[in-house]
Amino acid sequence: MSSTRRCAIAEPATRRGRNLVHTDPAEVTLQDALDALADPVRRSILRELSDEPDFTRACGTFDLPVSKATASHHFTVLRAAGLLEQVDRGARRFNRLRRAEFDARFPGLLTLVFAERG
Amino acid sequence: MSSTRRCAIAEPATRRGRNLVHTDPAEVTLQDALDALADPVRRSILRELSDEPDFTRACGTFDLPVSKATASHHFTVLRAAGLLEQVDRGARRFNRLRRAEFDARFPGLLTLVFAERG
DNA sequence: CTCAGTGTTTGATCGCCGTCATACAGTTGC
DNA sequence: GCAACTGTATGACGGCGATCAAACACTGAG
Repeated sequence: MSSTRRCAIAEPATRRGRNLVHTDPAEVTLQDALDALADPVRRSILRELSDEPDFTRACGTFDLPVSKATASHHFTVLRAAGLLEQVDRGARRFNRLRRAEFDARFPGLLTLVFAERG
Repeated sequence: MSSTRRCAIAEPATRRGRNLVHTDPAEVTLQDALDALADPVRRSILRELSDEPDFTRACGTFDLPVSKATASHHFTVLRAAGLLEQVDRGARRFNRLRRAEFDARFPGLLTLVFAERG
């Protein structure tokens, strides 16, 4: 029944992927959205992600001014806020910006982030 | 030259009013805007203010779940973020939501705050 | 199986921000 | 002037979040 599935989130292919919990943007509160976007590192991730096709950027390919532990934390926050969909492919975790879904919930908000001179 | 002034901010009428510094919303960074809006008490102030005419609500007329010192701090933050214009009338400080100016700088952001079920 | 690569988890530290009580500064009315 | 009211400034406190190093978990390649 994988061929007729309705869920928008991809199947977990690896063992690690089964622990990957996604949040429906429709159920994200404004508080959580603002908290997620209030961090400059997280906004830079979103901006960088907006330039490229879906699932082409693994977490490790962002050069961020923080340790990899901190970066991992930021990705978790973004995913919990409904901003990111992540899939594991091999040892890497690839990201997709949930632009349409998030924009449907908070119109205009992502646009402001992308417009920021980063 | 008070009759032909170009500044949108009212003249300070009282001694206290002269210390009132306003920030041009056009010069507010997204970081500052998000920081200002990330606090639920501040958002409730903005929401309450959006329901009423300009300069009809003094700071003390908001019933907030914090002390008056903390409330005063929140009004300062909102003013510094270009969200509020304040004028002193007597012992009271009246507020105006800078809706148009702020919306010109960050389109859609205030709308999200007003739409929040508070 | 081992190894190198990728990302998470854990535990700790640090700084910032929201909070308050108190004291202070202006303003109005008596 | 004095008292009552409104809002600010000060200083202290507490908690939360960003940060890191180190250890751990998982994966694909050899």
